[in-house]
Amino acid sequence: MPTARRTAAVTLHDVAREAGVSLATASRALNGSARTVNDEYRQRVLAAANKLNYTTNLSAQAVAKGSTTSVALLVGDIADPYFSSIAAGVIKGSEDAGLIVTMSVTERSSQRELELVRALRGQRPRVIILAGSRSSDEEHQAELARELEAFEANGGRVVFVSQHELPFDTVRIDNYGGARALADALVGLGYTRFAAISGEAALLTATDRLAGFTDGLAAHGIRIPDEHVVTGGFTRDGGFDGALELVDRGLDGVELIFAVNDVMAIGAMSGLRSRGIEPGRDIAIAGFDDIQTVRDVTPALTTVGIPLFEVGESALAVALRARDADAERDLSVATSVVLRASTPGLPAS
Amino acid sequence: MPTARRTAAVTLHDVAREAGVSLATASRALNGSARTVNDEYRQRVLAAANKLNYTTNLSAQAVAKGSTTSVALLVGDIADPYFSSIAAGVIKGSEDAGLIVTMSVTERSSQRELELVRALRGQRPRVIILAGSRSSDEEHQAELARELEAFEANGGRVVFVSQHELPFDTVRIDNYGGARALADALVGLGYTRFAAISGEAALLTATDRLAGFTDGLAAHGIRIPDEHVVTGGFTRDGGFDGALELVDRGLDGVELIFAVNDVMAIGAMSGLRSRGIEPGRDIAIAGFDDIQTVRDVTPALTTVGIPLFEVGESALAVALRARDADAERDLSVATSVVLRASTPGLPAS
DNA sequence: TTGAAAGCGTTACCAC
DNA sequence: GTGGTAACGCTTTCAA
Repeated sequence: MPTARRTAAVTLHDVAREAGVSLATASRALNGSARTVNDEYRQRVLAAANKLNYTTNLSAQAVAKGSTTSVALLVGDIADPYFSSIAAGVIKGSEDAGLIVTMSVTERSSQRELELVRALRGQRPRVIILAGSRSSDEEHQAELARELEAFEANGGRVVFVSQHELPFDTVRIDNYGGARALADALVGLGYTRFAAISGEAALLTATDRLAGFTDGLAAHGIRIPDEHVVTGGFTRDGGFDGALELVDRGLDGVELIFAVNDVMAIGAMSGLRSRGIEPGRDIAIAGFDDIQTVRDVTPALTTVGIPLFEVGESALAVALRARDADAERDLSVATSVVLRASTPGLPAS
Repeated sequence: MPTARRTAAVTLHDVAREAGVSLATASRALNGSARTVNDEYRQRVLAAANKLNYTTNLSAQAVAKGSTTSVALLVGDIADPYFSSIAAGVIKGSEDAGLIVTMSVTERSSQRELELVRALRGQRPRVIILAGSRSSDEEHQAELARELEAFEANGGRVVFVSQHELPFDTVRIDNYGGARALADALVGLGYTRFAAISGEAALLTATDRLAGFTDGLAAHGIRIPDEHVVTGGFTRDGGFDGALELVDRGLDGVELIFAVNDVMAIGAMSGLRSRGIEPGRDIAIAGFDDIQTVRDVTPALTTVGIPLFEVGESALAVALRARDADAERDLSVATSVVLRASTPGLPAS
């Protein structure tokens, strides 16, 4: 049973005393870099630390060294597979580098994002990674940039995932190109009449994908009529509602619905079904991201793959690499079209 | 463009000087609790802090106060919706309480879990929340308990999610009861011949659920033959493979497959399909957890619902409540059977 | 209410 | 190599 009495945590001081060496030596033996300490002493210190169940006080260490071992990660919504996959990559990379990751969620609000970055600076993390920011909100962008610049000026590193409007390192996801390639492949399958479910206009990810898709179609002389483009939340429910709205507006002739991300596409499939329209048979559907579950929905979803886990790992790698003046600030990860049963080939007409 | 020159971070000292007050006053104005500082001074300090873009160095504050504002969360796999939903709850609760959450993943290894707890102690978090531990591995359990007790002895709080073998506060999920209720409901639907896909024997969550299920059936005089119980990883692929193995062993007569969690159940559905068996039509299937996506797979999955987000919030609430000697250490969250299309009612025979 | 100064647990510089 | 000791940035007595 855990002791009720609260004992003081054992400090390096205690360890040093126990081992019969100086504070300095104990410090060197436990955390000091090079082997500058006599092996016998080292052993004694290690033994004492172990005996006393000592653990370095990271805060104190941070104050003394002037730097921490933490990475701050900002995501829009951790329960969204897009973000949790990226987070998994960031965490993996961090643990390999001996870093601790702290995580906050912006709830996709740039207001909240700004507040969090401000608060996070107090943590003095080595790195701040912003995933799924990409708001085009002018006012907050400027404030955010100021905050982030101050952070970098003090030696911190900033990495964005996906966005490209602020002058910081970014792991860029080729949303435009991926969507464009998807459009191309779909036309190749014989589709000619499309509808789309997009996200709020302020979300760059959504607008880039939609732009890529429409441009891809345009290259084949195809246009999506305005009334066949709806906008909704970047979530499953957003997709569900978007599909309903599309149905209400009239889907006459539409052969395929493109949702700007998989979660929305999956929601859209359920939305269509709720109206008696069977995805993959009555209408084709495609998404973006290639999250795990798209393989298990019926029909399996056509989408654009992004190596999400690697994106997370790369973000950390970028942050940790030498801060080279003329290093390329952007790292691009490739996307790839994955055709599945939700977009069966159309018979040549 | 971010400055290349690295400037020293602004300290409380700078703020005090700028405001023309003492260090102590600046500290009190910025972080001190009660209003013990003259309003004019307070304003001046606030203005100075704002002007200099100051943020409190949390590490230094932690050293001085002897306590941090962080919560350490351990999960098995952040990309798993079960954990990410709980994490979302923990994060929400923490942010409301002004706490920062740091997150680590154990990869479902109790070895790794132990290492992480050791490392985490250095952080001196206010709280350590262990979600999805529940290993019955004797050796690690003892070591883990020792580590956690030391942590509590120094004033930290420990909360487990779901487990119940160690003497710490826990938000208990009624895995046994939920599975039992599920079995009951299924029998009520007319099912009599079952198979199950479980997790490794060391995973208490898996064994509890299986036990509840079999006991629930037993109450109706039904037994699952040993050859119809397979074991696999606690993941989508584990479910997929489990289904294949079941098929290979011979599914003759089996009407319903129970997978001990939704992710596995969804994998199992795909596994069955890959063998030409249509879930919901040729065979029924049920899972556990009621994660978001079970609504969107076809057929929608019958499962046992757990308020995952609330579980996360509760875990934090439990950790933050007064450390009352005779407070009930366990908080139980209810589960609820949710019948969906994957288990259609059977015609009375 | 305010300021001086003594910590908090580490690290790092500087002699020895 | 090793030990003393001044930082690190903050909070919190303790007097004034």
